[in-house]
Amino acid sequence: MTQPPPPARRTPLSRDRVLRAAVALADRTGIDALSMRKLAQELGVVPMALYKHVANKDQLLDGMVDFVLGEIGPPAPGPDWQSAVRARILAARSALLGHTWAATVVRSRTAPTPALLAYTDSLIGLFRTGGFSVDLTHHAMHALGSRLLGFTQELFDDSPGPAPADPAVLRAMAANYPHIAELAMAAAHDEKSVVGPGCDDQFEFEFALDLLLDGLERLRRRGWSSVG
Amino acid sequence: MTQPPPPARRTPLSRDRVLRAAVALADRTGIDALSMRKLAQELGVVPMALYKHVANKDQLLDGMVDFVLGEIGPPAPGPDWQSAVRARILAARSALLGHTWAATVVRSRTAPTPALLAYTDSLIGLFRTGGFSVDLTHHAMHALGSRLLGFTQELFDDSPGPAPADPAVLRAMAANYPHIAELAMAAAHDEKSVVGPGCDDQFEFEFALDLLLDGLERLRRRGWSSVG
DNA sequence: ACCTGAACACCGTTCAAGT
DNA sequence: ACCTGAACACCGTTCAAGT
Repeated sequence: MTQPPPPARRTPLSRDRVLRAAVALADRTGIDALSMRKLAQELGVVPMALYKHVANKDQLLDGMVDFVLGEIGPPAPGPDWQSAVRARILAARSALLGHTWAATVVRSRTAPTPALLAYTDSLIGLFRTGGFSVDLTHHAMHALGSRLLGFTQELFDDSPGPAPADPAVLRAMAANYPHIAELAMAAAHDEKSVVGPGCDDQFEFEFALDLLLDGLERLRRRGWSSVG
Repeated sequence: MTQPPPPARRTPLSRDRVLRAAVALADRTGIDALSMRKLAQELGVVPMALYKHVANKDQLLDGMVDFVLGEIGPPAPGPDWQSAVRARILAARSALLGHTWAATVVRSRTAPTPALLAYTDSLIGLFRTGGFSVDLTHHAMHALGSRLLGFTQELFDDSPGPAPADPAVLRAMAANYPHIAELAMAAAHDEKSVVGPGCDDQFEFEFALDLLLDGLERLRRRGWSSVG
C-alpha cells in the first residue's frame, strides 16, 4: 500500500535549462569534455531525456552559440558608421571572450542561428545607413568574416610555452627559421605588451580591424563598385 | 613440414605511405570519415600498426597538413613586396582548395608543423626585404592570420541551398532580417558572379586580401610604428 | 624484441520493451 | 502515450599475451 516515494524530481527540464547547463559545463570543463552523456549526468537525468529538448548534439551547440550571442546587447548609435560598427564588433568580442570555447564552437557551425542572423542583420544595417551601397556592404561583410564576431583564425598559437625550450632546440629553430626568430625575439622584449612577453591579442585584433574599416571607408568615399 | 605461405605483405608501411593514404582517404570520403581504424583497413593493416609511424591521430593530421603545404612550391620573386606576397598567398590558396578538408584541418591545429613554419618564415622574409620593419611585419602577420594560407572563416555558409525554401519561410526571413534579404536578393541577381547566383569566393578573398595589403603598404610608406 | 588481438573507456543515437 | 534502459555502431588508445 505504501506508494514509492515520488522521484526527487528537480525542476523539470526545458530547452533553456539544458542550454544553460551546457554553457556552464563547457565553461567549467572545456568544450572537449562536453558530451550528451556528461550533460545529462550533470542535470541528474538519463541521456535520452535531453533529446526531447534538442534534436541532437549539433542543435545543442547551435543553442549554446545563440546563448552567448544573446549577451551582446543591442547596438548603440555612434556618430558615424565606423565607430558604430567598431563598437558593436568589440562588444561581440568581449561576449565571446567570456566563454573560452565560444569561438571554437562558432567556427564549427555552418548554418546560421536566429541570434547570428539578427546580429548580422544589425551590422548590415549599420553599413547601409552609413552610406554603403548594397554592393560594397556585401563585400565588406565577406571581408570581415568571423572578425564581425570579434575573433580571427591565427596561423598557429604563438603564445610562448611555459618554459623556454632546450637551448639547442632554440638554436636549431633560429637557424632554420631566421625570420621567425627575429620576430619572436622582438616580441619577447616588447615593453608595451599588456600580457608580458608575447603578443597582445586585443591590440592585434584592433589593428587588423581598423586596417579593414579604414580601407572600407576609403572605398565608400571613392564611390567604389565591383561592377564599375 | 609445409611452411605456411608467407603473408601477402604489401609494400611495408612507412610514415610517408601512411600520410599519403590518409590524404587520399580524406579526399575521397571526407575528413569526418577519416578514422585510425578506417585508415588501417585501407592499408590492409591492423589499427595498432599505424602507431609505429604516427604517435596519435593529432600527429597524423599534422602530417596531412604538411603534405598539403608541401604542394605550395617555392616563392617566386616579384617586382615588389605586395605582388610577391599576393602571389604566394594565392598559391597557398590553390593548394589548399585542392583538398576540401585542408582548411578545416588547419583550423583545428594549434601547434605549428615544419612546413607551416617554413612557409611562415618565407612570408616574413618577403615583408622584411620589401622594406617592412620588424614591428610592422609582426602586426601584418597577425592581421592576415589564416588568410596567409589562402582561406578565411566566414560567419556562416551563405551558399544558396539546392532548392529555394518554402515561400512562406522566405517571406518570414525577409520580414525578420530585412537587411540580409536585401543583400541576398542583390547577390542572387548578380550577373558577374562566376559561380552563378551566389557569391564568388575567389573574388571575395582577393577583395579582402587587397584591402589589407593596400592598407599595409600605406602604413609602410608612412613609416608607421606601434610604439610611436 | 616485436607484433597484435582483445579490451578499455568512452561517444551519439536508435529502438524496443516497459509502465 | 510517454519514458528510458539496453543496445548499436562506432571512436582513439592501452596493454598484456603470444610469437
